[in-house]
Amino acid sequence: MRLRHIEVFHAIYTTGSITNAAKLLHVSQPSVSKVLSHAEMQLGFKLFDRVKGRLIATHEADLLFKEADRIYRQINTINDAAYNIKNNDLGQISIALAPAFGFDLIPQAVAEYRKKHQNIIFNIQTLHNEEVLKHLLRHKSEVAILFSPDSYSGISEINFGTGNLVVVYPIKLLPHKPSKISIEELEQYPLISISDSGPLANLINQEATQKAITLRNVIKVKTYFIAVNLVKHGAGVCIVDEFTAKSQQSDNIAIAQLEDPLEFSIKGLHLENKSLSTVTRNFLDLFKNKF
Amino acid sequence: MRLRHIEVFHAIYTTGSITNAAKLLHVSQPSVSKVLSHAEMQLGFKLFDRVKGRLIATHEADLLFKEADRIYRQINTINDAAYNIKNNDLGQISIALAPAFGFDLIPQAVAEYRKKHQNIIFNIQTLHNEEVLKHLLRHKSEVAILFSPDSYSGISEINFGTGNLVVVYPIKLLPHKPSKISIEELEQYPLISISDSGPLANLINQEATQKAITLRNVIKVKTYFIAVNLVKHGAGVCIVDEFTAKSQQSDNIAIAQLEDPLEFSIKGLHLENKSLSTVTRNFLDLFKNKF
DNA sequence: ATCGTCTATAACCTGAGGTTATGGGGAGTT
DNA sequence: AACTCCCCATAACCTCAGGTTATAGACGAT
Repeated sequence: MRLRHIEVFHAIYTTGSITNAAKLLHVSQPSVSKVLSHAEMQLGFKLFDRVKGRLIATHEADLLFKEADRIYRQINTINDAAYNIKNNDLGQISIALAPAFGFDLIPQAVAEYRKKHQNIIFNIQTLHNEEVLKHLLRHKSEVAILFSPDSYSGISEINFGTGNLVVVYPIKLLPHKPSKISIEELEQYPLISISDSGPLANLINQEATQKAITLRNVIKVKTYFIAVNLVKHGAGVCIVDEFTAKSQQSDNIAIAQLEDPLEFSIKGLHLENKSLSTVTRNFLDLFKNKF
Repeated sequence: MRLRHIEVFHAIYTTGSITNAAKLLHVSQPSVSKVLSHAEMQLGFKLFDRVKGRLIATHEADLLFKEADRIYRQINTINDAAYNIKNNDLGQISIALAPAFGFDLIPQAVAEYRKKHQNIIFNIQTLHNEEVLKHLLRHKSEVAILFSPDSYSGISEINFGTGNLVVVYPIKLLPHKPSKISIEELEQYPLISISDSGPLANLINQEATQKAITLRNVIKVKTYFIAVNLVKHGAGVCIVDEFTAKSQQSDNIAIAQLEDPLEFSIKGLHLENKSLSTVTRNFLDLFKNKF
């Protein structure tokens, strides 16, 4: 039984006549008549009795109708689904991100996107650099947004823009509130360092090594905003990305640029074989425009 | 999205390649390729990315697949259903009948039919003459089997055969166990009559009127086998159809033919506009052969 | 009789979906 | 680098399901 058979059968059964079914389906009456004959021939039994020029459903038709009706409704759902998918009104965007993006950048972009596309579901979670590969390969997220990530084979990169490392310090410590600080100056202050490895930590370490500076790493943290909050409590100074710094501002700390800027990139990673869905691409375009 | 699109999409998605899908569907590879392109064109978005000559499902495809899979399974069920209907292996036979047929005739026929067609469900109930019209018009049963029913317009009749009225009497009352009794003899015995109206009652009343006989109707019952059971307990004699009589036989009663036989017909009634289903017709043919 | 309604049939057209043949790109092997 | 295998896309072609209009027959109602 072809889909057209089911459609036509359903239409005739519900409207009660071939003529009405033809109107409902917006085709000619002979067309419906012929499709019905063909369906009956193929099935091997009559669906309707022709009595006095009218159609009367057979018991076989009654039995089949139950099934046909279910299919008929599902056909409608798939076409609705297809329509919604095409119009970006259905779908899921699942992104993983470094915690730093979770304060302002992503929330702002998500809120903006959802104003336009209310049926899109977001799936957001934070992840650390070392988990990226595993995470993507297991399809836990479609895309991961990170600071200067390593390249992996089989994983594509999207460039969103760049950011700078900044120094966050307690105002008590530097009451003159400098807007620029050289990395050499930091030697004299206790430093809350943002973990041993990771792209941003490497950036700082490289700079220190190159300039033959020894930083006083008194506390090591893995999550950047914790470093800033430690500074708030006077535990020392820290070097973090500007986004984390800005999002955690308060009265007793201040932000200074580095004399010699340390720039990092912001990139999205996703599986090379699995291209991004249209909705996700649209969202990432919006996100990119924030830079 | 046409059914073929769904089938092809489903096959590609599950097998992972156009080539395998073509094998699965028993068509050529270019055919599948073309149907997929057509589906994507009509949908307005890609279902698979062609990366390095291979197909990778898009996120849109993932979303659609959930729906497609449900439809796909449904399509299979309707074709199974159609097959079973054609082979009389699916369906329902709903018959209403006078209680008299419920002892041997119908149970025997049903049991025999069900040996051959185990998936046919029977729906059997008894009904009284006056309810027939209402019953059929409300589609409560497909066919009603009755004694000498009236004709109604819009209702077709099927003739199964004939039966005779017989006299059931307690052996104590007539110890010589006559095998024939005239209706005149019955005047002397208390009679359990089988209701005022109804075809069989009319038959008896007409005979009595014609022969100017007054029967002693001491008990009136509506259900024939109750009359016979009253006879068993010595309450009198009764005139009932031969089928009820035979089915209720016991040691202390006997059956006698009437001197002048009173014959009635056994007919099936069904809606003229709604022809009988093949399964029901088959069953009724089997039933007819019992006479 | 006659009109309106419904179904079936005839004659015809179009395009979805099938075929075979062929070519190109990627991956693995020699 | 060349060879080979696998997979997909394209071209040229065919067929029939499913569409069209025109028409005729059957039935109910006026």
